[in-house]
Amino acid sequence: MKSPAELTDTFRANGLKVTPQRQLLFGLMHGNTVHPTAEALFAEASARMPGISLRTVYQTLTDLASMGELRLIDVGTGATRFDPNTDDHHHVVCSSCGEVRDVYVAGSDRLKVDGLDGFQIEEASILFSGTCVTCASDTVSRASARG
Amino acid sequence: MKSPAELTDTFRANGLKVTPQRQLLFGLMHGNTVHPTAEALFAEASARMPGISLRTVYQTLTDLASMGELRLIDVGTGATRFDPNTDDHHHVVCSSCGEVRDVYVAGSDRLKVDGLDGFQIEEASILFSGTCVTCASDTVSRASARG
DNA sequence: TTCTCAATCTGCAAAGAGTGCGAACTAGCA
DNA sequence: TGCTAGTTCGCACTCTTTGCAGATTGAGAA
Ligand SMILES: [Mn+2]
Ligand SMILES: [Mn+2]
Ligand SMILES: [Zn+2]
Ligand SMILES: [Zn+2]
Repeated sequence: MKSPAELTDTFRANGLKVTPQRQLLFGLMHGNTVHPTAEALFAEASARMPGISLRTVYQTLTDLASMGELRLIDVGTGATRFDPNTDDHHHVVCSSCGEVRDVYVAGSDRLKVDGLDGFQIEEASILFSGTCVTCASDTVSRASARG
Repeated sequence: MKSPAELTDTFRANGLKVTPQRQLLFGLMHGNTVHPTAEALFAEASARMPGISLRTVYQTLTDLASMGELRLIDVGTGATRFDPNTDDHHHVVCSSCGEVRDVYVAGSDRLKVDGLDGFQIEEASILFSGTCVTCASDTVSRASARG
């Protein structure tokens, strides 16, 4: 995703207005690596700008996505995650707490794939799922406490 | 997924009853390769057994899934897909019509993956998306019609 | 600076996909 | 044939996201 300053120019250049709400969200998303949900961003945004609406958060986020500045990610935890990292990358999600992290995969060009005949492929995404360090140690703690 | 006859035994052996609703769903899912949604199955089931409830379809499907007989798949089209194919396989979804097909991938063990440190991985799924033959030719047809 | 109006924001209703609950029903065993 | 634990069904409700419309405002024009 471009920087807030660059986005400001891009928006104006496209006849879109640069509102305080948008600027706030530009800032909250820039460099954000946690893959937040709309609700999570709404909570952060509300802290800095009481009164901002969840509707506007969704609006701005989907606008940025359709401009190619954000990626919408579905890791199967219910709500869509928003990602300012537009590199070619994949994800890993903790099935316990829902944490999402970036995963870079090399060598996927050498995979032997069977079943794509007839399809004109646009993209391939790999989703890893498992338990993050925090949740793994929590489990250990509870086990110790019990036994 | 086991055959309807085998499932009947398995269910009884586990103290679960074999109802007409369950038998119908065993039959509808056995060998089913379309990755249907609960609503789609409900429609098929209703045709054969008027009065069956969507609630029961969901119930039976999730029961089968927790017994490991069915896989729940999220291809990002909104509703969960149900898959009786428990082989280790992946999927491709048509971004236009939502059709889902099986994809077998070999060589994934040789991928170079970076970013999984700390995670205890339980599974990795690859989702391809693109345009299926039907939707591709539809697009061509419309283009021709226009000029 | 003030004017003007398209673009934006907000609140609320509503849609899509499931899930929790409890009353009525029934498969399977004695 | 009866009993009862397991099921089914309908309905209310949650969660996530979108549609709508009236009130508000950014930013170029004058
Ligand atoms: Mn990412
Ligand atoms: Mn499949
Ligand atoms: Zn975790
Ligand atoms: Zn298609």
